[in-house]
Amino acid sequence: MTSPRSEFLKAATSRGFLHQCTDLAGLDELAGRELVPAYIGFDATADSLHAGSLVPIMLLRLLQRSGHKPIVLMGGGTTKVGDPSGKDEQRQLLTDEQIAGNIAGIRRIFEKFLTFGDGPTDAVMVNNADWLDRLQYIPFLREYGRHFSVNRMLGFDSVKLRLEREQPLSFLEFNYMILQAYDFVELARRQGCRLQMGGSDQWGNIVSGIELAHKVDQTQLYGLTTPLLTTSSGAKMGKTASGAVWLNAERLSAYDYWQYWRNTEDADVGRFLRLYTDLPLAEIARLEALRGAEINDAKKLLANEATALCHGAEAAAAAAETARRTFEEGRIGDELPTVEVPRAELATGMPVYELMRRAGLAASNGEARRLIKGGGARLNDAPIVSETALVTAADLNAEGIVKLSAGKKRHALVRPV
RNA sequence: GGAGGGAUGCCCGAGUGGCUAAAGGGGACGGGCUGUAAACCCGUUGGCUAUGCCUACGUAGGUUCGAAUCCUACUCCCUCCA
Repeated sequence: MTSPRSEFLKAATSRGFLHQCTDLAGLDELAGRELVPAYIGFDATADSLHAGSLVPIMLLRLLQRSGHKPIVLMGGGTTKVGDPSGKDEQRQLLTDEQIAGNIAGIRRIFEKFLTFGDGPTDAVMVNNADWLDRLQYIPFLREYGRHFSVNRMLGFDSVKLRLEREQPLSFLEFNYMILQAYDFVELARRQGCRLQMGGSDQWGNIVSGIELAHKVDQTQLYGLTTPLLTTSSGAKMGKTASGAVWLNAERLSAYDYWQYWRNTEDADVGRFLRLYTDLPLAEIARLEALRGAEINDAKKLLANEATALCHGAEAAAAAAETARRTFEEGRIGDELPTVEVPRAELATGMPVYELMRRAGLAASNGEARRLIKGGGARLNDAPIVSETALVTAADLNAEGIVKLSAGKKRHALVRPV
């Protein structure tokens, strides 16, 4: 088809969100004509989302900015079943209380990215437990189950891959697809939802929902998927050394979040700016054309923008300032992780490895010692030579604190109390 | 129900009585080169109150001076047959 004309699809396409669409022309026509309520589903398996979910989140944001209505579907019901996509192992089952807590945590994240309310383009959050919990087995099977062909379901990647790898797939998980399909039907009925979006691994589930709605309600729904992102060197998005790149400050500080984006590979800067910031495309084109060390400016902007969206402009500025002082001036930034140590313990002298462990720079004393032995540990920017060196009150700097470093990027402050 | 195969460190995977905290690879971390990038090269990669001690090869016992390796039972997975 020719390039999209609706504002939403134009932006989604040019910013790199579009992977597949069930009917691009039809959806373009619809989005150009009327306000489209669209949803993305999120599992409630943790009390936060991580950077891997950021593409769908930003897509909902883009949808809202384009004048449509985002629906955030929390999988309070489906989380009890477990999505088999992309996993070899059955997910551990959560209790209702855990799920409710997780949904509350996730809502706080969405409130940063979307405007919620009662207006026509205000975002709403719904929970599929509201309808799934009440389903009656036999009536559901008779009304909806008869529309699903097991033969076809076996062919969907989520199921097929698991079977091909000879991994077990329980009947419970096998039902996930059916429930997600039914979600779409329910949202179409309840919210007038016309479009489901999601990662490319959701394609089969999305198509199932569209087909089901067509069969039971004769409605025309649309589906759209986003590409599965990896970094240019092939790593999965949203993972770092210390684990996932969480979107809430309790699990990952704004400073570490800022650093995650600051360390983007050169080759990814343009792509990430388009996906993870609201910057105009023209400016992004200019930024990604920067070469050599200059592209660091683009990375800082990416980090600032992405952090501001997730943690607020103030936190982003503080993180940027700490990074500037720490890396560009070799000084100490306020936002560096800090551990407090009783003065009494310092008075007698404490092994550096012990302090490094407490500061989170090493997972165990042994790891800290290896780090020292390998020449990667520094105390107040001076290399630590002895594995058993002690830190005492004499090591406090003018500001009364001690700076510990593991490698060039990971720093922590020790503050006596 | 029957016959066979398998379970090893974060992951994959070698190892069939001592030289094994356990090859190799991946990942991760550190060093070098740089630009807080990638690629590449080098090193490290169970824990501890640390020239020693403890824990570890699905689980529980046993044989042995000594077991990831042999024996017994159990659990789980896979393949084939019924």
